[in-house]
Amino acid sequence: MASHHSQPELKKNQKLVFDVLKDAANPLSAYSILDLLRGEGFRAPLQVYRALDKLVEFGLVHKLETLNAFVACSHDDCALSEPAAFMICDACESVSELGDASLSSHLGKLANTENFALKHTTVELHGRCKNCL
Amino acid sequence: MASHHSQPELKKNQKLVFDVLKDAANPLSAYSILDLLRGEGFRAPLQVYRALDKLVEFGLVHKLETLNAFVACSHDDCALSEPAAFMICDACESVSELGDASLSSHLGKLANTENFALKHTTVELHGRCKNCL
DNA sequence: TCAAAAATGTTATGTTATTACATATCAATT
DNA sequence: AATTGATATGTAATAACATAACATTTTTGA
Repeated sequence: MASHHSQPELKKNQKLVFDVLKDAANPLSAYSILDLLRGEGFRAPLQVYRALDKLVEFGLVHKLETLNAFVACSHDDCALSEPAAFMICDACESVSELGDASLSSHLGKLANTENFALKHTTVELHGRCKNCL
Repeated sequence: MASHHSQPELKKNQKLVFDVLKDAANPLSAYSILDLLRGEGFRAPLQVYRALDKLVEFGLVHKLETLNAFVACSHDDCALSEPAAFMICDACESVSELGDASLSSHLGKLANTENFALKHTTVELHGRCKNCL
């Protein structure tokens, strides 16, 4: 039976990767995920990268470009409105995902000004979180 | 003799790498730079990465995190005020560097709101430039 | 000149990601 | 149930990006 939600049911490997990311306190690299899933039969990086590609496409997982690592989406569903920004603590590696509409709008206007057809935005803020000052 | 400018004189390898980036139409990967400088005696990636580290520190070069590539700063000097954003055309790979003060200010406020001590921002916008629509 | 610091050279290795190709699973139709 | 086509998975090899460790040279400044 098909889900009544907007997301398709996850396949076996997608589910395994997603669950690892959901349980993680911090972002994980693809190779960390691979190691965590060796017990489930994972043998090769591609098994992880293929699952990640789909999860990112579904908006369930985001890639942090400045860390080469991945996090589960902290919202119910980011498929429609991509997150505005990530704040990444360089001390504890915690990440918070921000959905700031006015930032998104600002970036959209900036692109319009330059006649740039905006497809995707990457905003990553590094520093110290309130617990690590 | 020391320079009267805020930047130190560039060392031999730094100058070679910087000049390659200045002349490039598009961002270059470290390994592309290495290949372009083999004729000047470069043999190993570290020669490039070490020069890039310094050039980035001086604000003369920026790393594009979403491309794993580097560009020469399009301003005279970004050492003091880091660039607000990069617009990257996925078709022609052209990059334009934007110094949008209100964006920087917006990001600063966002961090303040969360009691986050902001150190560095990465903003990269992907899409199609006006010439590639 | 001398010592400390910075820059460079070189080899090896570590880390991240993709190509290429084979096989399996699933869903829709005949 | 068999056929087909699309999607997902398995596996090996390799490409692409980046750093560790150590030796040597150059630069800087006391």
